[in-house]
Amino acid sequence: MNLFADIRALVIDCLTELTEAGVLPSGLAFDNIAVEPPRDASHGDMATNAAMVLAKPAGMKPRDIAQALADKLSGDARVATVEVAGPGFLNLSLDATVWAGMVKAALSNADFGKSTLGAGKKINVEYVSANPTGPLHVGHTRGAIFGDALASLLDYAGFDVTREYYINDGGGQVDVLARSVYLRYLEAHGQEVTFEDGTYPGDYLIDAGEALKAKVGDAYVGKDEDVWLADVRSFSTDAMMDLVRTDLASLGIKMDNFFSEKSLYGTGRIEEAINDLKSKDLIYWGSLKPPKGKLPDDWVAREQWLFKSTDFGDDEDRAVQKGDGTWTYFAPDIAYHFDKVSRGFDGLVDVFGADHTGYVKRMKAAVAALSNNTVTLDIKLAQIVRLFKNGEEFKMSKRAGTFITVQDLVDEVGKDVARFIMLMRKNDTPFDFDFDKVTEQSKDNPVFYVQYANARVHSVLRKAHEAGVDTSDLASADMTLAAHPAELTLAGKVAEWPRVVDVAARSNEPHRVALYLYDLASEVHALWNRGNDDTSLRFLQEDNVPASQAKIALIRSASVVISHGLGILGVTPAEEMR
RNA sequence: GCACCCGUAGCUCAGCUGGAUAGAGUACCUGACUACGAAUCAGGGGGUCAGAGGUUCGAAUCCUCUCGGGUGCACCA
Repeated sequence: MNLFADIRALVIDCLTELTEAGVLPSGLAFDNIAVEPPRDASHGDMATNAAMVLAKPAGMKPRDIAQALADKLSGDARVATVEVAGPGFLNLSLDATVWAGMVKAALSNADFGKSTLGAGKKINVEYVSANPTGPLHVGHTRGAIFGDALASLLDYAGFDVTREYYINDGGGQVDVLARSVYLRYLEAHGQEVTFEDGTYPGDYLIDAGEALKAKVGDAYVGKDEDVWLADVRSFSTDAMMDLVRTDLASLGIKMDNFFSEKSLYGTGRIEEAINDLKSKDLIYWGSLKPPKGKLPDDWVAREQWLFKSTDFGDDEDRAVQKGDGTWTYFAPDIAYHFDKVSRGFDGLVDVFGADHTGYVKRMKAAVAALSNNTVTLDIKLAQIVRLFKNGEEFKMSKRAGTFITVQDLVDEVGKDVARFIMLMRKNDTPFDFDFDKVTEQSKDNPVFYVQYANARVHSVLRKAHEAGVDTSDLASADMTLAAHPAELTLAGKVAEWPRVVDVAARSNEPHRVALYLYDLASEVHALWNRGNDDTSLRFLQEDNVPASQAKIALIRSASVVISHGLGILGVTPAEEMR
């Protein structure tokens, strides 16, 4: 169904025939041959670099190869014309029936664009994984939205995807959370409290304090920490995870699995993972060199258990156990990824915040070691989003209480806008998010641009219905009645969809889908406006039902693709904009 | 000091993993609503792709170095 892949296969077939005929020397590698949409429309529908790639290894002039290939290619029914251009490009234009076939495929096949790339392979996408110490704030949204769209994309590309959230409930900060909730609990009992020792003063814990009171009454009032800490900790993390789940839901995110870090402790699972590495001779007792540059004041040389991550491309070996004998944070991370590997995933994706850049190498090293290089781990970094309000950068601070929550964001701009804007950009480029512009709900919103294109198509469908034009079987329309160059341009854009899915999924880059949808919408709008000047390009042709059906089939195929694409991005494909 | 990410139009960002004359949006200028929805379209100006070398038929893209910005750098999660 991917036209570009089909034509590439055709090119390879022709080259193989040329090799068999002795025109080309045998043993040439065809891997680097590409068939792509040309940048310039005057260069036809597709271009291939085959002749230039093969010229050197074949010891021939590129244009000679190009000519021989051109002669072969022109024998195929799908190929209308072939031109040798520039240094040896082959520019192909395809027969109009090819485009008609793609339009019909989009209309009649609900799986148009779905790929077999994944072949049912199991992929685990871990994202968000924010500490369960409060509601999600805007800093989390980019990774959350990115990870979710990536998961959908991979699913669309034929992978068996699991969406997963790693709950960091094993470390010291959940103790801080528990103490903070305890203070709110005392407050609920009428006591004056002050938030010291780094405890969280945010209002969002008031409810948790009240809830704790409702649950245990005054049982913990005036008691020592060892009496209540464990219980309050689990009570608090549960409460925070409820908030997180609500926040995720408001962004349209539903996880398949929540994995608790705490579940790794005291169950032998960390030991199991570390022993696996030990058995591979990758854990040793030693000491690390002091960090270069400015030395921390309290640095002391120390012997500890180290993971030989330098064997897998890391810069330093990494400690798995602290000086006091307890595990470092890295140890449960290893165990967690060991668990993922054990669950039989063929590939893992971790979506990290930009502040975790430093852990990429060691995590990859760990997965490579644990899986004997059989499982790939791709780590995508969600870069910083700088917020602008009233023309000035808006700095968030938990302490000053000036942080914008996911809930604030969704209330202001809505889920669809938040998602689309974030997904327009590549995940690893920092970008500026102007709150005011997006809040205007007007021009500066690419989301509306895409949705509007879809709405316009549905408007035509409604008009067609009023005019008595049967649109129930558009796939059978006679597409020769919609073969104006401007119309074929749109058909060509629709035909690119499967390729976009393929490329985006291969590189784990859902933003390509968003950008493509914008382009596709642009073509829809352009063709629409052409109808203002040239009535023969209007979708509803008076007293000509077959022509109307063909033209409607064309734009309907575009809207079908828009729906699929927005579905992947988690954005609602509105049918009306009123 | 080391590692990773980044540097493309005034601004915000793409650039299909090495392809042809580097593109959108925004802003500025000009034009198109008696109209299938103008939240739209058509056109114009705007660039040393941070800089310098290198690899080759061909570089914004790959390699090296320099400059500039971000993030992270024993024991914290």
